[in-house]
Amino acid sequence: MLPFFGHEKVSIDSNGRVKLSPRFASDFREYGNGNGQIVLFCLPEGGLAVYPEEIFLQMRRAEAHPAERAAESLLQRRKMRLSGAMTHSDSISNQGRITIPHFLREHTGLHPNIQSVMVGVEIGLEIWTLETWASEFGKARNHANEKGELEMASDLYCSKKINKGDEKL
Amino acid sequence: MLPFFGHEKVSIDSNGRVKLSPRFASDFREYGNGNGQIVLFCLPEGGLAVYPEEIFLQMRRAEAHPAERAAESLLQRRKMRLSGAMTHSDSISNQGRITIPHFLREHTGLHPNIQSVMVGVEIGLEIWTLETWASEFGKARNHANEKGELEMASDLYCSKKINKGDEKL
DNA sequence: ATTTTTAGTCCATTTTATTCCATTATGCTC
DNA sequence: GAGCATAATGGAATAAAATGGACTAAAAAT
Repeated sequence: MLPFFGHEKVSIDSNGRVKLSPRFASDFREYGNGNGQIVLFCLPEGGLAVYPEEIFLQMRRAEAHPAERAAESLLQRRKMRLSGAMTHSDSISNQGRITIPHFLREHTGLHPNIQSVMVGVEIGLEIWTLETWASEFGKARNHANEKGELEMASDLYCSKKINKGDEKL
Repeated sequence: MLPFFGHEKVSIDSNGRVKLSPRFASDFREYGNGNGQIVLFCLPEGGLAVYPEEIFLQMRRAEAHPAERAAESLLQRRKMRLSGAMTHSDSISNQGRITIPHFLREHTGLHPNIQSVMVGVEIGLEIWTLETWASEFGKARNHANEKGELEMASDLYCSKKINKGDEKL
């Protein structure tokens, strides 16, 4: 079974918690020592990312000597400020629930009693409100379509080039 | 659990003290021998940095041979003057509170009875007034967003460039 | 149709936040 | 130098909120 694929509607309960589907819950259990350690963070695009802690650490492994670099670099401080401010470390509850902390509700629109969608993204999950998901999905698809058209066009130009080259001979 | 992540609103009491959330308090306890030794200093951007003493020492360690260099360098003397003047060593009280010294209130705007925000920055905390945080966060996020848009545009531009190159042939 | 799984709601317990008060320290005036 | 006044620190208590768990209803699968 491929982990973290598919998407499904979920609702956020009155306490700001979401329940994972059995499928996604077991995907998380396969990481780490099965303790369900996860990391939540707000994506710049407006969704909420939910990754196994192991995956998150892989993503950030590049950063060496953060303290020394922060001392002398504004860029480094701002990077850490953004990722620090928008990230939350947590674990999945015994009942398979995730509590979305307040500060992440603000920026993602994932408030209590909101309908939302849980999307598998191969290395973890993303949670979006129905509206932001529609918008983001549209953008991603448009970009892919545009690039596809460019590829098709490029394929024709290549053939034309060959013909032109032949003409000159 | 990853330390020093997330952010939350805090208020400064009438005596100029802030209370740490249990999460952040325990993050500090994990450093040193659990004595809660911290270092406060004013960031160039206007926030108040709160780091475990250990982390602060790492940051300063980057400066090699300070005595020798101070003897012959005005630049070095001024650097040390700035960081010396803007830094305060303290510890976390039994109730998890930090008193902000007067000279740091001036430069950060963190006066008694002010609403502020406590931000985890991976190696420690930062405290900002709501206004300065909104401004600083905006700058950091705009930079990141702009970079993201450039990446998307660049992805299309590469395809276009190939086509244009073909046209000229 | 029955049984098992899942989602949602509600309640109890624990944790956390805020406010207020008491004690101690510091500084100023007489 | 003594006493008073003001500020600071530490601590406790009360109120609010969040967490975890259980129960019920509904849906799905056998």
